[in-house]
Order: sequence, then structure tokens, then C-alpha cells
Amino acid sequence: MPKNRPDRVITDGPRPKHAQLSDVLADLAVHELGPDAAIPSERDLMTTYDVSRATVRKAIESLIADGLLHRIHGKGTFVATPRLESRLHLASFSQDMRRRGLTPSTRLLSVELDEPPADVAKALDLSADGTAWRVDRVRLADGEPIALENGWYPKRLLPGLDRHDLGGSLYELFADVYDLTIETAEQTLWGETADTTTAKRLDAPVHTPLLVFRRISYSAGRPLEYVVSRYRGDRSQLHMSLGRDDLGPSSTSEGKHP
Amino acid sequence: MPKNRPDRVITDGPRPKHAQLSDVLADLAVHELGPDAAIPSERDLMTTYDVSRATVRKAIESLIADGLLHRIHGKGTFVATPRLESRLHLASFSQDMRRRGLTPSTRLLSVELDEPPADVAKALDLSADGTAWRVDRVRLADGEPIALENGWYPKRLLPGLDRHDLGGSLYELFADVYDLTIETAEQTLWGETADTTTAKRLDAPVHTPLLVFRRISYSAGRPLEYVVSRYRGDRSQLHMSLGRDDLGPSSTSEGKHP
DNA sequence: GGTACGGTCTGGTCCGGACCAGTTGCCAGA
DNA sequence: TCTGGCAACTGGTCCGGACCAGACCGTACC
Repeated sequence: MPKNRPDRVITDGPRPKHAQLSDVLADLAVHELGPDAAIPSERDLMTTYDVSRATVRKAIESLIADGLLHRIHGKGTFVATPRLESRLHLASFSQDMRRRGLTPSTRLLSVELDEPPADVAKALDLSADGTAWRVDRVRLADGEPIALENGWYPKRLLPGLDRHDLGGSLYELFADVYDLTIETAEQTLWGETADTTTAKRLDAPVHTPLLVFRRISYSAGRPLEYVVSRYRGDRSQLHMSLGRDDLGPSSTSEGKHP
Repeated sequence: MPKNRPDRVITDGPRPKHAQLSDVLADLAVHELGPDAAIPSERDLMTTYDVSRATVRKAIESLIADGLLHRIHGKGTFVATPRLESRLHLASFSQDMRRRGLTPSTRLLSVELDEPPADVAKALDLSADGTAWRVDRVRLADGEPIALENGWYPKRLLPGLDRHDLGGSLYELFADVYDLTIETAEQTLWGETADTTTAKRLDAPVHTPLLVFRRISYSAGRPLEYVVSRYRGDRSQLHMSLGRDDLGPSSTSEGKHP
């Protein structure tokens, strides 16, 4: 039986073999094979790339975790069909509103250098110089208050932030002025009711239901933003599609960002 | 050096050893250890539970994927900080709670055939025979009410639903009894405050903030569930990762809810 | 023709060993 | 006292083997 010639060789080195194999397989799946096509069997891959089956399985598992492949016991491993909807978009408030045909605006409440609480400092990875910009804003859509934002931004990465116009999209400002693009974010949301201060700022009755988002945004792997946004729960909705990819007993997934 | 006595023994059987170990470790992490505490080293676990290191690592990896543990090279494996969060995935309430080390239970309020409102009938794609099962339940975690569910399920796809035990996971019931697996769902969420009825059922003060989910779930492309769940906003959180084009749910804000 | 039964593919689980690579503390030498 | 280096941890990678379980197909039997 002829041994298949690998297009790339897996070598010892700083980069783990399973990661190298993942790259090879991802390329194979995307460019040479199509959706629903079977990739070579694990035992084939062992001999082709001269690695152990454990390594092959680890490589495949990371691609499964990424949604690129799926396995069927007894049949084989196949290229997953690409999802219909583009999964997620990381949109700023301004982008969000514009896409919905509403006019976004901003009421700037305050910008100042301050020492953030410990959890914020930790999330922002602040070192000795523990100061950061504190930016409080009310966001409006077509003139109506929608959300209250309390944000913290590292001073070191954003010198002179207070000298710029903070009445628009901060994300666009970061990109244009500081050449920092938000790439990923971790977001947590829960429910609250508006206290008197928040209610007043949102021009809403006390005890108005709120959707509270805490978002930590990253640029080049470094935290750039810690923001808590309180949206009027009666004026906003969050819509999401849930797929099936992580239903079963999840096995392996590598970290998304450091 | 004395060998630690395992509180539970890992045995051969239909359930894989690594899954059994995962359960043991999850229990250990949640109930005996605290946040940031180190779990025993992989080599300790090998001898304690008499399994190979590969099995130990596989067990740990699944818990890391679930966000329960995290590893630090050279230091150890630690219990992740205890966020009462649910990853944004398509999991049933029961799965969600078990994954977090909580014991899910259910208080069944009512099951009956009824004619759903027009929007529900439309979402469920009900034809002439416009009846569906109406299932109202309170979901609890460790005995405390967490959510109130009002669900509608097509009678035609689920004959005799009221004769089964509705005190557990409906998704598992659908899969086991009717061979219907939930594959995708559309979910919309907003904020509300609890009215007197809801507050009473959730054993919470009136005006407690609520996270309200409306979920329409699909099996084989056909709508199988229309459910509105009201979660105590002060006891639950939703966590999501946003990135460029990697997996993770899209979170799209829509306009005001109807 | 239909059916039951194996081979023989596939992935799933598990073992025990080996070595590499960060982390930390202890101890000897400067 | 300070510092460098070693030793003893930790997890990370990788091997090659073994057996189990699901899927498939050809064949021999009814």
C-alpha cells in the first residue's frame, strides 16, 4: 500500500505537532475539500504525517472545537457545513444604532483620570500606575436616552484621551487616533432595576427594568475597555441565534484570547 | 506517602471513565474547594482514582471547556472564579445547572391542551388544528426558584406529552421519547420587572428585575418549542464572547420589542 | 428475494511510559 | 545579604499499543 505523500511535513520544534497538523487539516478542509467531504481517517493521518494517533486526535479535536470539522462514530470525520449567519459581530453602540436606522447621539457626563476599583484594575491589567480614564456617558437614539455607560480605559494606552471628542463612537476614535482596533470582547449581562440616579439620567421612571452589560474589550490581546452599560430593558432587546455546535459533552477547546 | 482515598471510585462501564472523573472533579471543585483553589495534580489524580494520565487530562479538559477550571503551566489546575454565568450555548436549563454544580429541579404548575395566541401559533407553524400543549413550570437550582417558564409545544409532534414526567429536562424527554433533538433556536431577551403573580411564583419581591428570554427552538427545521422564560435578574447572568468571525453567538440588537 | 452473519472499515476509550517546559523554593557560593 | 543554580514540583507533548463500539458491505444461508 503506497504511503500518501504529505504536502507539508510535521516536524519537531517549538510549535507542537498537533497545532501544525491542525493547520494542515484546516487548509485541506477549506481549500481542497468542501463541506461534507470526509477527511482522511485518523489511522491514515498517522502514517501520512508520521505522528501518533493521540496527536492526530488532538489536532482534529481543536478543529472540531472551532466548528470546522465534525466526527461521526463509525463513519469518519467530515468538513462541517459553514453556518449560515455570520456568527457574531462586535459592534459599537453607534454602529448598532445606525444599522437600525436610528440616529445615535451621546451626552457626555464626565471624563477624568481616576483610580479604578480593584476588579476593574485587574481586568484592565493595570500595573503600578493604577490610573485610568473614567468616562461616563448617556447614549441616545433619535434623542431618547437608551443607555448609561460607565467606562474605564487605561491611561497608558490612550494618552490625552480627554482632549478628543468623546461624543461619538469611542471605538472609531480608538481606531483612528490610537490605531487600536477592538478585536474581541467578553460580555456578561444581567438584570437590574433603575435606582433614582440612573432613572434620572435615563429620563425613565424609578424601577425601570434594565439590561446591564459588562464588557471587557481587547485590542491585540490587551484589555482596552471595561465598561458597564445599563440599557432600558423596555426599549431594547438582544437577539441571538443558537446553533447546535456545542450541545454534547464538550471535549476540548483552546483558549480564545490570552 | 499515603495514597489518598477516593470518595468515589471510577469503574469500567458504559459511562466513560473520563466522564465519571469529570463529575467527581466538578463536585470537588464546586462543593469542597473554593474559587482559585488548586485541585490535586494530574499525577495525584492518577494514583488516587487509578486511571491513566490521559484519562485525567481528558476529564480536566472538559471542565476547562465548561469554564469550571483553568490550568497554569508549572503551577497547577485551579477552580475558576465562581461566576454564576451561563455560556451562551444551546443547552437546556437542566444541563446548564448541572454544569455549574447546582442541582436542577422543577415545580410543574400546569400542563394542558389549549389554543395558543396568534403569534405563538404562527411561530410554531400550527395549521388548522390550532391546539398545542401549554406547559408552565418553575425551575429551581438547589431548591431556589430561578426561572418561570411558559412554554407552548405542538400537539401533533408530541402526542401524549401530558402522560410523561415533565419534572426534568424537556429536551431530554423529546430526544428519548419522541426522537426529536433540538438543533437550533432563535432567542430574544429583554428586561422586565416582576409583577405580583410572577414574583409570587419566583418567591421574590415584587419589581425584582427579570431577564426575559423568548426562545423558539427547532428540530429538523420545524419549530418544536415556543417558550418565554423569566429568570431572576439578580440571580443569573449570561456570558458571551464576542470576536471577529470565530464561533460564539451573534448578538444583534433589534428594535423595541412588540 | 430476503436475511443473518461476519469481516473490515470508522472513531472512542484507555493504558503506561517518556521527555519537555514553566514555576518555585531551597541551598550553597559569592 | 544577595544571587545563581539545582531539584522537585507542576502541566504540555508525544508515542505505540490495545481493545471497544458503531457503520457498512459482501456473502452464505434460508
